Amino acid sequence: MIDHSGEDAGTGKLAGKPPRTGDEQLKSLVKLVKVLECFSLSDRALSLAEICNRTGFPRSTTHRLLASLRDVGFLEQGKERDRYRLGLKLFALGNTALSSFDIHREAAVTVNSLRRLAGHTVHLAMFDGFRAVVIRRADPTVENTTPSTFLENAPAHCTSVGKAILAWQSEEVIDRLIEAGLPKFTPDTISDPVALREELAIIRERGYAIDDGEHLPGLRCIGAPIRNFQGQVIAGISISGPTWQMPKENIPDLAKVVVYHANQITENLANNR
Amino acid sequence: MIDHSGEDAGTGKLAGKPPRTGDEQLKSLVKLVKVLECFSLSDRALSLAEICNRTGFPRSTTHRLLASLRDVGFLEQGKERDRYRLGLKLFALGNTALSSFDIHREAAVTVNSLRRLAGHTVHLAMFDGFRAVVIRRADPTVENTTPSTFLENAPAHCTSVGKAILAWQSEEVIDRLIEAGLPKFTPDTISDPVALREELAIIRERGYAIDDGEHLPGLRCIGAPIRNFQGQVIAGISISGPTWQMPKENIPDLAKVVVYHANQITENLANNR
DNA sequence: CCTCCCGTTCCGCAGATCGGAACGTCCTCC
DNA sequence: GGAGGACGTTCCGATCTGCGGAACGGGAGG
Repeated sequence: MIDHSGEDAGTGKLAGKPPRTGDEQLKSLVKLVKVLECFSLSDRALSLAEICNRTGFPRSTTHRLLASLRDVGFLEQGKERDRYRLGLKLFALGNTALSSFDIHREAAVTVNSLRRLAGHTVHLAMFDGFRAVVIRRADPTVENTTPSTFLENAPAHCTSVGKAILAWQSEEVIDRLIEAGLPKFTPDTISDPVALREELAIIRERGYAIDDGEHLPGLRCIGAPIRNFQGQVIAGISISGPTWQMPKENIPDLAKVVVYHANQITENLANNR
Repeated sequence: MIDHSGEDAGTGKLAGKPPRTGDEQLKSLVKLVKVLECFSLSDRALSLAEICNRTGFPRSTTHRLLASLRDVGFLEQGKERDRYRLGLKLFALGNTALSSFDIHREAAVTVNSLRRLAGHTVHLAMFDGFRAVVIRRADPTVENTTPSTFLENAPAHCTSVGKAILAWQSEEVIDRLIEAGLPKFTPDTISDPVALREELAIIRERGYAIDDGEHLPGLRCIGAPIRNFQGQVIAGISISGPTWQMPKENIPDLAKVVVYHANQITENLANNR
């Protein structure tokens, strides 16, 4: 049988609505993820009601989802009737995930080399379609290693790694990101779609991205793209420091160093696969 | 307080058969987690068939689970017909989880202080019921920071943090862990349940745990327990180094330092909540 | 004491999820 | 070069899971 039965051909037919999407299948998983995504650095502990509000799910449904997530260790709950937090198992899995990224290993040496050569904080980040997720970081001084140890994921439109990655993404990806909104973090954040596209064009031409206080005032960063073995830009590396430690006239030279190291990682990735 | 109404009493009412478990509810989530848990540091990329074998799920079911996990970003797939790996979103969530643990923040200073004072590598780990999940690490030298940067989760029965935590868990937890098996990593690994229970008794008496090459030959560690604000041991901290850098006669003195720092973290946790 | 809000539990219906079976493809082995 | 096998993918109907409205219980506040 085979079926051409349904096919969507363009005729548009009956087909009431068979979500031809191909998108996702497990409805419940989508809900679960939506629940997990309510949590963030600023919302570390949420109550049932709060999660209901954010997800729009009915109370009993949410309660069941939460209970299930708790039972598998994805969430934790203080006491009986206490708010929920992300659980340890999630961290453990995330960590295994991290270690399974080739780039995390291949970039180790290069990241340190860049830190030493540039004398600034180094960030290595991957792109998840919307944000730049930092997967490695090196600070210029030892003591500096802990201040904000846990890695963060930064918006793509206002950081140097983010823009460096974004500049080489497909139109489709860029559109989707723009539609999701370009929140303003500082007066200098590029929140206009047109301006952002122009900026990305400049970055493509220039080969690297600059963030001049667009995410955090007074912080200047230089970022360059990293490609996987198929040539797609999937990550970026950057150096960042206070504006006064990174004068404008140094940028071209520093950028050369950053780009060089980014390319080195790209090559590592190509050679080892 | 609250009701003794039903509780377990022994009356045992009707209770026909409805799996009163209270365990988990979302069957699909349990399956999903089982799939995710197929991955580990050594199995970083798995094919559909491999996952079928490990989980025992039929092929079509597994395929659907994998596709769904991929669609939400919990898994990634190289090309079309390539093996699966844990995805970036999992890492991002795990990271948010990490940052939401009070202990991760409260222990930051103490961990560094211990590193400086003891001159050895420091591990801070939490307990997930079976393993000690390392959530923070500090190395004595700068350059040392990268060798095995990503944090690991270690078996509880053969590491100093693990044993330090395990010693103060309920019989129930210990039983469960023993039943899960005590794999032997080195000739010195304690894999006999009776011997392990004796060791734990010694640890309780002594106040700290020693791992003398039980996980990795030639590696010696000293670990002490950390309690949450309710007094439960939920984490541990340890120092570790090559046997020759940590002679037996130094152990008592070093242990005092470790225990002191562990207690300091315990107090931090109590004070800030 | 009454009220409101929140978390929890219950239960019957509906539709999501399951998995056997068939299909296509890429191997390897003969 | 053809047969056979291993693997991934798709389909579809029966079944059982997960849904969510409604009711319950308890705690805070008035």
